Amino acid sequence: MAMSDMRKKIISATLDLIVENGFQGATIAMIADQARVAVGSIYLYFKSKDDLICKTHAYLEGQMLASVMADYPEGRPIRERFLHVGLKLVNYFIASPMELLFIEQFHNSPYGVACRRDRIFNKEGKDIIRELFDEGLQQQILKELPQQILITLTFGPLIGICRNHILHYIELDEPIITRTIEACWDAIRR
Amino acid sequence: MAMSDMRKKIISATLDLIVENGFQGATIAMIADQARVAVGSIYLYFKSKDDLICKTHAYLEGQMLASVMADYPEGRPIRERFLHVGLKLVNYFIASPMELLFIEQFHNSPYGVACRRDRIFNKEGKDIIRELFDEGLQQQILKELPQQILITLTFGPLIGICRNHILHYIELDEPIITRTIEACWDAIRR
Amino acid sequence: MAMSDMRKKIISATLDLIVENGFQGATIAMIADQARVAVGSIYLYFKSKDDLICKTHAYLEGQMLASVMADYPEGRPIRERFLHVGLKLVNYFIASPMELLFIEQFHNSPYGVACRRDRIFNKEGKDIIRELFDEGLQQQILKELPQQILITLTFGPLIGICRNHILHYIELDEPIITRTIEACWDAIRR
Amino acid sequence: MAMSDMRKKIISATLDLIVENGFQGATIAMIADQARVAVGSIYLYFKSKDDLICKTHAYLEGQMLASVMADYPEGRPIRERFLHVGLKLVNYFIASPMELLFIEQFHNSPYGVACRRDRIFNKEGKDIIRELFDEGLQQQILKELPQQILITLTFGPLIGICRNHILHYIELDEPIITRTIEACWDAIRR
DNA sequence: AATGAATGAGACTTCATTCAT
DNA sequence: AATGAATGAAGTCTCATTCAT
Repeated sequence: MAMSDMRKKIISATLDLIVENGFQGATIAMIADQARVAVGSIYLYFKSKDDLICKTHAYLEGQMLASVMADYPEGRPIRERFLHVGLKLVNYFIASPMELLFIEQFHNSPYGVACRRDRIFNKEGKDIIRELFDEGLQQQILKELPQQILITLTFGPLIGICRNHILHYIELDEPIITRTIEACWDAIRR
Repeated sequence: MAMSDMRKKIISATLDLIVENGFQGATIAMIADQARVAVGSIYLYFKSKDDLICKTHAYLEGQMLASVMADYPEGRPIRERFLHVGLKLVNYFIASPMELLFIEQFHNSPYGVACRRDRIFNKEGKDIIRELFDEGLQQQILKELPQQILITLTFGPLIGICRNHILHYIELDEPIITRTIEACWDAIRR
Repeated sequence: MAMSDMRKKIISATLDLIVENGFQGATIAMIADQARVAVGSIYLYFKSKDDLICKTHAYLEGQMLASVMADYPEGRPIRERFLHVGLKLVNYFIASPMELLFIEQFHNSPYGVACRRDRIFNKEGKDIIRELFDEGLQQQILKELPQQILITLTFGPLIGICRNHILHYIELDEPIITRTIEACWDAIRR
Repeated sequence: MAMSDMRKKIISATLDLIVENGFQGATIAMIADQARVAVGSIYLYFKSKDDLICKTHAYLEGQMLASVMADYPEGRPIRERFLHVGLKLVNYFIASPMELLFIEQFHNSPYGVACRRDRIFNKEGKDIIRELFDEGLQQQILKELPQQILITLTFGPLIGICRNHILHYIELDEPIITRTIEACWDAIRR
């Protein structure tokens, strides 16, 4: 788990530069430079530039999932649990704008093809989100739509407003966030 | 407006190859090859590769908007107009999967930075969508949320399900599409 | 057959520089420079540096075989035919020292592994040399040794003296060459 | 003279890997790995990769000469002494195929330029071979050809058949070896 | 003496762009 | 207007060498 200092420096530089310049625009030389590491050293930790990008993505997604899943209110009503996850997600991405931009760019590029999934949320043994929606469907609290669509109807817009906030198309604040998450709930609740 | 045959061939090849290989993976040589045009000819119509990509994007977005806005039921109730646009949008992208993938990839890349906006829908002098939401807000039919957020809550998921359909994560059909659009309406209606 | 001017310039530069610096020492940049051609142009004619080296070798061997096989005295006694080929070979390599050094270096390197053979002489449908030795064996003019060994006993030393001459270890002249070829004949004749 | 264990391990690994991969293909990392030694340790014993290769060559040639010169039948007739050396040489290289391939590759590469000589046999204070041929020339047993050519006519083919045997182009056995060495004698005897 | 992580110069190769035809 | 051979800057990756431990 403990990642070497070098790996961290390289991944961090990769994140910054790819968000700013894209996958092709961020060259290995630039990344090495920003990480204050020799070009060759990058290849001690990553097999290739592609590998570096995929590993960076995996790392970021791991961080994000861990953050979102913390303090999950197990046992509470479905709506409450949903609102909790939504809020955590939005707060995480607002606090980590680079991470959001990287992940989105990754999933919409050929790099993301191999591991592309419903944006986020669907690996991890437990997969709390899917359980949540399953339960909601069984209890007839949610609309009868495929799980995948329920996810798209909720987390899609939440990520969307984060991006718009990050790109300064809108300015989010607490009440707007809350009301938007509730609007997402309205979209899927019966 | 009438675009020369050559331009069209080049743009079409660009669309195909960039969707399949990404911006860097699609080379000018490949595009020329697929368009059955000489490499040099591309530079008669486009200043550079970047220009080609941006022009391709502009062209595709124009096509899409024209298609979505056709038969707009001016004068009908807000909900009906909203459902109409949503359905048109989904039908267009399901029929034009490449176009969707290109536009999404474009907006999530540094190419899209210059002209990035709330995904789509916000230029065009008239901008029917904004008018629609404005009206809904005035008549207190819609939730009091910034227009930008209303757009994100509705068109975001609609594009999302199209992509999931195109990538075979889900299988859309008429009733599911209709119900999903209605769910989007539920998200924003008061 | 007619080889483009560019190909010829590149192959010629490759020959010179590899003889002088070895396979690794001769860089593509150096070759392009010496050929007065852009680096990228080399890749229009050769798939890779390896391809360039192999094609250069094939070209040189073709030249050499053509030269050696010219004026072959078909129908004359075996000894005469043998002496003819030997003399042609020695004369060719003395006149083309680079070619000899390249071919030798090639055959003794991993590059030559794929197409390595008894140094030279064994492709080409007809293969006059093998016929010559076959005939000599049948007529009991030659020692009963495997053909391969007969070749090694004769052409090996001939190439050897050429190399020694080229490297200035010895100084060949007409009579010495003739007597050496006759010595080779003595090695294999019964 | 006693070579440290480390030196021996490194030289042995160098031999193996260069025969298999060539001078450029065998990297210091690979050599260190195969020798079960740290990369840095190699530089304690050899100034550079070039130095390592040259020292390896010198070591191998020393081994070979020692082996060939053992039991030299001083005082016996020239022909007998010649046959003795030829047989020793062939037997040594058949038993040490890697050594042969390394030495040949070395002499045909720019590495061998600095210390290149008539293949082998010409340093060593006494130089038994040269004495042998000198004597043969004086006694008019051998053809009147430069010593260098006599060497090329004899040891050239002998090394040649060893290589062909090692590369499986021919299969040598005792009688064929003997007859080939005798054929070499025929080449040079008057 | 021995190690191996770190270095960075330099190699091969690609590809957007040009220009003579 | 159309072509595509030629260009060379710039990118990725390798690997001989160093040096702190």
